[in-house]
Amino acid sequence: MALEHAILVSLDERPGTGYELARRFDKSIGFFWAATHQQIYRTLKRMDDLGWVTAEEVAQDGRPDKKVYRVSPQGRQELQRWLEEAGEPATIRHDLSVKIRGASLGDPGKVADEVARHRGRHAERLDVYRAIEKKDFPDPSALHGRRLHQYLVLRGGIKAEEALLEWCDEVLVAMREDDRR
Amino acid sequence: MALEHAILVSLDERPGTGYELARRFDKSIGFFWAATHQQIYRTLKRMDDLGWVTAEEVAQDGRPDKKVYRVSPQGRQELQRWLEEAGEPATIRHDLSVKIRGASLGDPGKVADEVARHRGRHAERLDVYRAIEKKDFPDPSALHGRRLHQYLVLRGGIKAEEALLEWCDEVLVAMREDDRR
DNA sequence: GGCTGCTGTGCAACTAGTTGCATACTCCGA
DNA sequence: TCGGAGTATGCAACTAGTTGCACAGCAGCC
Repeated sequence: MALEHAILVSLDERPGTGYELARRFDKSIGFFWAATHQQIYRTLKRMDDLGWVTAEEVAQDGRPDKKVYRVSPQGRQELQRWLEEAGEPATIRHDLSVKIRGASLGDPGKVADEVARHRGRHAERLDVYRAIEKKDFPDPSALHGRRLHQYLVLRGGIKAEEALLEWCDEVLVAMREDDRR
Repeated sequence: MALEHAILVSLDERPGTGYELARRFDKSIGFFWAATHQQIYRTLKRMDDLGWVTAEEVAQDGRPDKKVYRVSPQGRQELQRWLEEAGEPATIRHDLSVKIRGASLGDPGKVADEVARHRGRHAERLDVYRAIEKKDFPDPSALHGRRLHQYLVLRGGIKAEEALLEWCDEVLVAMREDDRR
């Protein structure tokens, strides 16, 4: 149930509308927790019912009316409860690994092409992360509190993408060589 | 829809019962594609309806009767189609990253404890993978085809766990120091 | 006026994952 | 005989993710 908590974290930093949240989940938060606008609205409704957020109708000029959500004291409480709750790493379901595992049941060369495509995507994403790191965190040793935490999450993304890149390279080399025998 | 394909890969290697598959998904395949027995039976039923597998009732001595599933020619075809289909890396939903991102809204020390717990789990898993690597693949350069593919999937697991360990260490060091100021 | 794009809010249908529950057969040990 | 464990097969209810669809307000442009 971490979407609720991801929403609480985001709203606590900055109150906003469902639409804004969807935008945030398309970008920054979306790097480590993805969510669609349909999901977000559904979840906001449930959170409102639970009293974790408050909703305020706001009329706008030149734009449609909007509903601004804020974290309630109860929501803050729930977030703190969750932060202290012991969790476990999630189980893995990795498409590409299934394809590599079954490559000999099809054309291994085609699977290698797929690995190369994924590698391209991961390389792109790593570039994005590194650009953000450089632009937003030029001096990591000067970071504290929330900014430090932000940086550390980004570091996780970078490390994950680096590992995937290395793996893809290892797979490509091995499969190309195997294909040559 | 990769559970169907993971099941096809597994059954193609070795026909088996729903129960056996559940055992395999608890162990070997489960490292890169997890599935419960409820899910597996539900999915097998659907695959049977689609004609991707055939089911043969087998009476046993000293055990209950069982239903052995095999990949059908259609199933083989579907698997090959899927192997050639272009896919994309899955979107990420990483609990621990949300917790780290929101650590300052609770007790960062408690979140650091959570990171340490996760680190422990990842270290355990890395040990398991390394033991398998050593025992099952003592000479990787001698591997071909299916065995090579198996090894490469394992390598992916190892690299992922290594990256997560390094990241957890980086997070723990940074948060402990931040906590000291 | 109509279309497009941006802002803004949803409902609906379906699938996949999770958890609980259940039944049956067989063997073995207390 | 009964209970527990292992083998074997499911159904059910609920939640979370995915995709499609829809409507509304407003501004700008052809």
